[in-house]
Amino acid sequence: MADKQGKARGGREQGAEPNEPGLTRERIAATAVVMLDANGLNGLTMRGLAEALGSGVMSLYWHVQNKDDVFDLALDTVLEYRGPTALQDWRGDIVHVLEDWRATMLRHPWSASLLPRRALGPNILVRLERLSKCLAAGGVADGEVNAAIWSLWNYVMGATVTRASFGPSNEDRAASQQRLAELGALYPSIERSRLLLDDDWDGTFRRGLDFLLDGIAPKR
Amino acid sequence: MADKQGKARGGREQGAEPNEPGLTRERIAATAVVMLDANGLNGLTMRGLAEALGSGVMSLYWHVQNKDDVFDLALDTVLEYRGPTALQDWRGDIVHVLEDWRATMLRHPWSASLLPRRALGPNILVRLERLSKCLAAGGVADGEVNAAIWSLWNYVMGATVTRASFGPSNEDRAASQQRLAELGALYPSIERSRLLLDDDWDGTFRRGLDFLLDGIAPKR
DNA sequence: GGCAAGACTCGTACGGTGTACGAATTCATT
DNA sequence: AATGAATTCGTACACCGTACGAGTCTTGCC
Repeated sequence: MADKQGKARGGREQGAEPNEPGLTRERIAATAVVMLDANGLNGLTMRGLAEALGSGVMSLYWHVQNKDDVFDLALDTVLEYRGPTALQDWRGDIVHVLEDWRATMLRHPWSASLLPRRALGPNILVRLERLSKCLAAGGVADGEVNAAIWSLWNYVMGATVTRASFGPSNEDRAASQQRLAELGALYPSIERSRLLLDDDWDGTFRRGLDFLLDGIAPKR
Repeated sequence: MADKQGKARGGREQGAEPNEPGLTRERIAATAVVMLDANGLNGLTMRGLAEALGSGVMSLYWHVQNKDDVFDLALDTVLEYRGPTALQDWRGDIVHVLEDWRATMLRHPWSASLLPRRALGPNILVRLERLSKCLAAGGVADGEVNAAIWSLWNYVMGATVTRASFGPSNEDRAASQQRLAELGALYPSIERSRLLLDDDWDGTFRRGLDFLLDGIAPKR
């Protein structure tokens, strides 16, 4: 049996197969993201991941501590922030940071429900750092910056988690609204306003954000 | 046949054991809540649940569609709202509804991360209905009520989910803050403001809520 | 050359999970 | 006593994360 790969240099690292250039944390993270995007949080299994990477299952554990580690990796991979670094309009910058954050998570809906229960990775900290700078530049008092950051965090997380889990299936919401109607007079107000059918997600997000920023902005 | 002694509750065991009066959805829900409170989201298994109920595992499936159904049941059980029905101060009422909602979820931390990914049960709809009425009473325009409700929902959900998963372990946050310091100049602002050590959760929640309500309140 | 010491891969196995299936039991009526 | 419906539950299956240790490859030193 002849060896299938070039003998001269790295046996597996340089092999004739450009498909499997050896396991790395980066490759694992990237593949995990693909699988999560495709099948959601439950769509990621170590066996599946190994298969997609063309490796044995247990080989993963050399590069990765456990499955949660893979989650952290995928999460931070997805949250990388590339944005303008120039500060100009503090409020506009904040809106931009938060809308980009939300959009990023919605592009990978699993990330929204994952973020709150995992540790804070480097890339999310970059976003928080940037937020902090914007607020300071806007004249928010030192003692208030943290409260402001957390308020914004809360709002973005809630909006995104909700959007990510309710949003996709209009069908479900229609069914819920239908049930509402059937239950007659139990929920008259939200039945009448068709609360569960409202789907201007971006609009309400932006609106509520403005409310929040109005409150946070230094009074004069 | 002996007198039925008013059992009629379908007990297959003689009334000697008051412990296991037969399986019902209510009993399953209550026991599930206990197990979730004790060991978190992963602490609930069908086998464990059956054992706690003194029944066979598969017996559960007569009363329950699947495990997600158990989650829905437990969630709605926990979210029951008992509050004053009298409307007086609309803004105070809203704050009360939301703080009660948050406190309820924090009493059962698993519920916070569960709510966004499950369907809306009757009891959470009761809270939304009440919210809707308060806003209308406060003079919020019809076309704005839905946006206001969702903004408040987003905020409460974000705050509670975050609190429920970050909150318990001050240790982790201290460790994170420590890592921040080690990373030197990468995150100067949030390192200096000790963002990750801030733990006045109730205060920031209330503060941000006021911001939001300021924005929502009808302008004049 | 030989050879030892990491770095890395991976087959097997174990104890756990949710639940499909169908047989067994108990109940309410006759 | 008999019947049919309601309810219980033992067994089995496929799948999961990962502990363990035996393999293989790469590198550096003689």
